[in-house]
Amino acid sequence: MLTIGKIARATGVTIDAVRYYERERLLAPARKSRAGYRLYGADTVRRLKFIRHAQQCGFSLAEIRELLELRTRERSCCKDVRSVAIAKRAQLDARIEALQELAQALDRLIEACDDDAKPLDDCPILGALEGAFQGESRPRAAPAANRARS
Amino acid sequence: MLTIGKIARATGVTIDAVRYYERERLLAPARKSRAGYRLYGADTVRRLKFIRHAQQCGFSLAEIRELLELRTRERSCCKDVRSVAIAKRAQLDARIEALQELAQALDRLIEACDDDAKPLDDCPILGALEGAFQGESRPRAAPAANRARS
DNA sequence: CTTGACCCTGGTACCAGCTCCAGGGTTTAG
DNA sequence: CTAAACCCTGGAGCTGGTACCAGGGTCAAG
Repeated sequence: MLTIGKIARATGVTIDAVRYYERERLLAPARKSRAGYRLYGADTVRRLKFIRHAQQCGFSLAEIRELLELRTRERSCCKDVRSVAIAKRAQLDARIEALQELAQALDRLIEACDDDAKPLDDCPILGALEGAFQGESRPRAAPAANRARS
Repeated sequence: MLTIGKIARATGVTIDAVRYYERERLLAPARKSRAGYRLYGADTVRRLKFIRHAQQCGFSLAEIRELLELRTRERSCCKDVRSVAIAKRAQLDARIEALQELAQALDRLIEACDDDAKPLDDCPILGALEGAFQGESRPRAAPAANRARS
């Protein structure tokens, strides 16, 4: 039986985070000692490691909760887990692609600015950022201004 | 002279965001009409477009403020701007690489789970997430538990 | 003159994922 | 016995970038 401090050190999660996970229903409410101290067993160590690893794999706490619930649901099988992972994988790909586009846009800007110490007025980077330039995608889907005139 | 609603529509930024940028010193305090209405000129339109484009390039508002300050500082030159862009580019690369590692880790998990509807107890994904697995990097740099015993 | 669109300020709420604090009680080492 | 180290609850604060609200003033059209 581990107290919260010990399980925290054992799993590399802070004490506050453990309590937070309990509040957020990623951990079942812990058994308590007479004094009200939380007591944990090996199962919670495993669960916390699961959470940590899944976070490192890019899952949000909400997604992790979903995985954990899948695990305790009778009727679900491995395939369900797999499909969650695949969906996450696709999300990740989209995110990577978006970042790569950003990187390319930045590259174009950097390239345009061959480093011969121009005055700022001629800086092609600032100029490009100022005017409408290559991308100009995402017109922000009908800004709707404010709550006014909706 | 544009009122805030007009400049918002002209630049694709919400009214609230324009006011927020003013508070956060990305825009100089606007000139006001007798009634206290903010009035903007073409320079602010350009500045807002700059902000929007820079955001699309992955710059945070703090970084954008830095760029804008560079621009109004006498002694700075194009090279300074360029080096900010290059630093951002490097950051972006690191982020992309990290995500690609995640994607690979997920791929390994998905691959391990060849979809023949195993019961959950045998699910290799859940198993891998639970135990110490391939990566196990980043032991979270001395967790320090809580403020206690520091 | 009235309606409705627009603007103001100052404040609160939201997202995630914690972190930290006050003000207590408990356990353990010396 | 005492002091340090640990634990509790409940709540606030943080990050970034807004969104939204109340309660008011202003402006233009009909």
